Amino acid sequence: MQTTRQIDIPRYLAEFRLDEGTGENLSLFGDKKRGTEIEYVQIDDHRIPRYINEYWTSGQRQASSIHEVSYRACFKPQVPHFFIDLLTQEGDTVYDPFSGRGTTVIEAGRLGRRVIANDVNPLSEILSRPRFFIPDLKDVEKRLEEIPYYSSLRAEMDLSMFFHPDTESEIVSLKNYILEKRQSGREDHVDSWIRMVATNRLTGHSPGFFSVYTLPPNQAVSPERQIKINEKRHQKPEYRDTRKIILKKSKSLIKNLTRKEKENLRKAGESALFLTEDARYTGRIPDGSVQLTVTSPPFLDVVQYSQDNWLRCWFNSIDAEEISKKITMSRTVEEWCGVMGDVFRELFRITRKGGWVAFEVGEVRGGSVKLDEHVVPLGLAAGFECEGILINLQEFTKTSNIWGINNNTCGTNTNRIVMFKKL
DNA sequence: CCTGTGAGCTGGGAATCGAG
DNA sequence: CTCGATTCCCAGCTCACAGG
Repeated sequence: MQTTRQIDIPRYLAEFRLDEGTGENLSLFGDKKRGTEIEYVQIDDHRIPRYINEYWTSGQRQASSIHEVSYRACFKPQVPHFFIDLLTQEGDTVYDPFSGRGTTVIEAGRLGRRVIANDVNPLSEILSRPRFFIPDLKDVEKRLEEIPYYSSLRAEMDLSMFFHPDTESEIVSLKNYILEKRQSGREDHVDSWIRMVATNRLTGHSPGFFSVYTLPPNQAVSPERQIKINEKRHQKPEYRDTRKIILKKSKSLIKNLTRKEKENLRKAGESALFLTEDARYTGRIPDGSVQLTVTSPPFLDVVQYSQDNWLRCWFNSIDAEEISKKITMSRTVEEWCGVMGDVFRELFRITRKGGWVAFEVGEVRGGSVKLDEHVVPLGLAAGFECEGILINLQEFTKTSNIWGINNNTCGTNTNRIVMFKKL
């Protein structure tokens, strides 16, 4: 494998060069001092360039406030932003087949693109869709006052390790209200917004959440674990005013959205397609309709998404067990490639001529599995051209010491994005 | 003995932002 | 500037066991 510097970069990737040019891309991404390094990987009879630099760092993580909902394993908004900006124009359609909390489509909508989102877990739409229709805070406040609260209500399972009884009754009242509105078809944007915010305020480790101190909201805590945490910290759940918390978070979510961005989001939301399908079979998406796909699939079987979201699923009356049966969890790389090969065939069908796929994978199993190299042949087999692999190298400042994990030893320490083009 | 598999186990703190 | 709230900060690790 040879390594060269600053040569032979395709024009459309020119912005990745950090020693030249100006504009938003350069100010937002990349380390100018580091410079872009290029190496070539031989995959079958293809010589694929890898562009290596620090395109986005922890210091650059600040993005639009509208993204700030917690969800396990989602990429920074700067990742889709970069590709949307570079490879699409206003009005183009941007798609994410593994949409999760909706980072790609929200960012695309904010930037005036049309969007299609898919995720097998219905929680994804619940968290994404409401953020296309930004409500007036006064309406949120008014609605919160109108929702009936019954102090005697309790969850059907024991949640006393997380919530004060009065908080729990508020949560269950809200859960019941939303379910009833939804089932009767009378749910509006304000209801959906409140549900989205509440889903994100269930547990966390600050007073801005409904629960007693748990772990941060992107980490699942089981009731049994929470009992131990409570013992260790000598804590018991205090009352939390759910209405106040929902209103406060609502305010913070929309705090730096401009009028234009709200308008863009609304327009994108109105024409948006939200699917809850297996990413291999998305027949409702027309042939050749997508200009750009930015996505990050599940990496093998490392994260148990439905289990991770057990409480959020409960709050939204979703059967987490049912979902977990539908989620494809590939244990081996071969099995994973089989599934993703089909996903790529579907992506090829829906991608417009001249359109792109930016397919992000991280390293798993201590870097022993280089998923990016496995992805290249899958895209090629589906009919795409592989235009290169972008590697975001980052000195992570990870702070999780839960298992004695040190920075840059475990977890995902690089973003590896494989770029495909449909000629 | 080596490798793959699946069940079971693990639980805080540093960095950053922004309100005051 | 200070201080408190908040943050896509672990896509994990270990070990027993089966089968080659």
